[in-house]
Amino acid sequence: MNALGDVASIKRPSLHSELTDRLRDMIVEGVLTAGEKVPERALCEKLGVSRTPMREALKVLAAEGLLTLEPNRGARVRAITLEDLEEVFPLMGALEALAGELACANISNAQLTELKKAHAQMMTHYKASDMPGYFHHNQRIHELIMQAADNPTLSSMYQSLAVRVRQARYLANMSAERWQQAVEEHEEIIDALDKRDGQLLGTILKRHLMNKFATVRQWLEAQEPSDAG
Amino acid sequence: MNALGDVASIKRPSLHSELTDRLRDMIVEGVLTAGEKVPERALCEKLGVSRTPMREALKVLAAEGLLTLEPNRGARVRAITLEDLEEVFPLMGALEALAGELACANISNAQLTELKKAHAQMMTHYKASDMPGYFHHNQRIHELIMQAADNPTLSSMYQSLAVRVRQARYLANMSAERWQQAVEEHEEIIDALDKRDGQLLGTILKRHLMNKFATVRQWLEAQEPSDAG
DNA sequence: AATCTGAATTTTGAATTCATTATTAAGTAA
DNA sequence: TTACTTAATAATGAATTCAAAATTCAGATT
Repeated sequence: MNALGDVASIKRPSLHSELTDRLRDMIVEGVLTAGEKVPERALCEKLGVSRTPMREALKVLAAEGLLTLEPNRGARVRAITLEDLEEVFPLMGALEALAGELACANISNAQLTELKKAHAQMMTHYKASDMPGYFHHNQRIHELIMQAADNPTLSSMYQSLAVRVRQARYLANMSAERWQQAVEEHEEIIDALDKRDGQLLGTILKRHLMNKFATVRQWLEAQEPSDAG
Repeated sequence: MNALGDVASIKRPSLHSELTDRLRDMIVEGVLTAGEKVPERALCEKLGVSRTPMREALKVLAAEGLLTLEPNRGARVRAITLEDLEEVFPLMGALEALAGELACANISNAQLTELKKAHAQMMTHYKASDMPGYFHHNQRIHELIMQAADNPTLSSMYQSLAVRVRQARYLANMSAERWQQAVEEHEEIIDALDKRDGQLLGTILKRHLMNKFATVRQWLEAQEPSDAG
């Protein structure tokens, strides 16, 4: 027995897991743009690692759906298409609805208080027409709901979907009307949580997301005008 | 332009992807049992590959949640606990419900016919008290619904969850009463599909799965009697 | 000039090698 | 005998090396 207390062990995440996170960020942030080929060696040099951990990371990201691997032809950043969004949004809706139900069943008063605080802060940014600030607290609210749902598997699945559409979500600017609608939906969300009405919250969250989808869809259709030949 | 028609290109899947599938099967089939350490080198020798592709496969399976990686301590087959099931089943329920809704919206007459055929075959095995045969067609029905939903992302997410609980699902034997109940639920499923009532089908599928969960839970609780200290 | 062929280069796939960390075993002291 | 220390062994993490496939580029032919 030594004299040290319960000291936190030195966490040294393996190189490949750090790389995975790093690359995921690079994709989400658009450093690696959609459709672009990922040159292994160049990336390795830039990040100062060898190809072994790099390739491990690429495999994982491909499994997550962020990359596609073409045998003997390397990795490519998966471009988000309208079809992808049509697959992903209903799924996210189902997961958010479930999160809402579980959150209502499990949420503590402290967590609810925190949620209300985040909501109030978000409203401040809304009134100041500060879109980035609004987005930040918006995201935090949804994270808190997911946290209250207390289901790590659900959370990580949701996260992996969210990553895939994040770019599109941020790039698609909301109209004033849409923004107001979103805010109203958020007030409904808080109300439902207050009442611990899981069914209701689930329905609202699903609708909330589908409205977001409509916005993103419009934006995407404007971006890539009809590939139909 | 050459004289050859649209010949299918020779597909040569990379070693690591074959390995990933192979290892996944080994875990599902119980060749690698839960909680067991995965000795890299021994596995490599047994399968005749080097450590590089093996490690890539392990990373992917860890990302899927089938393995846990302990830094510098290798991989371990993730043991299914009651807590895991309590996380996974509601999730699967939400995904199946969504699949049901989408299937009702998209299913073709041909697909519906095939589903009814599978249902009839399943019933034959039920009446013959042939549990493996029943299971086989049961699984096929759920696959056909997922297929009719026509959402690859949903399908692959569902699959990765199903893999994690497959062992438990098969090992947990149904009582005669539970079996009869399951069969009745399946008739409701076909009815709902026939009516293209997505809401109803979603509800039934969710309930169906939660009943399955109750069976599995009983079995698991019998297996690992109270770890509470 | 344009297209096709084939060699040179580059890039990816996989095995091997080296370094570091964990585990085991042996030896010593209490 | 038991517990602790330290050396030996084995396993994992990561870089390097080798092999195979794809791409590029130069030259030849029409």
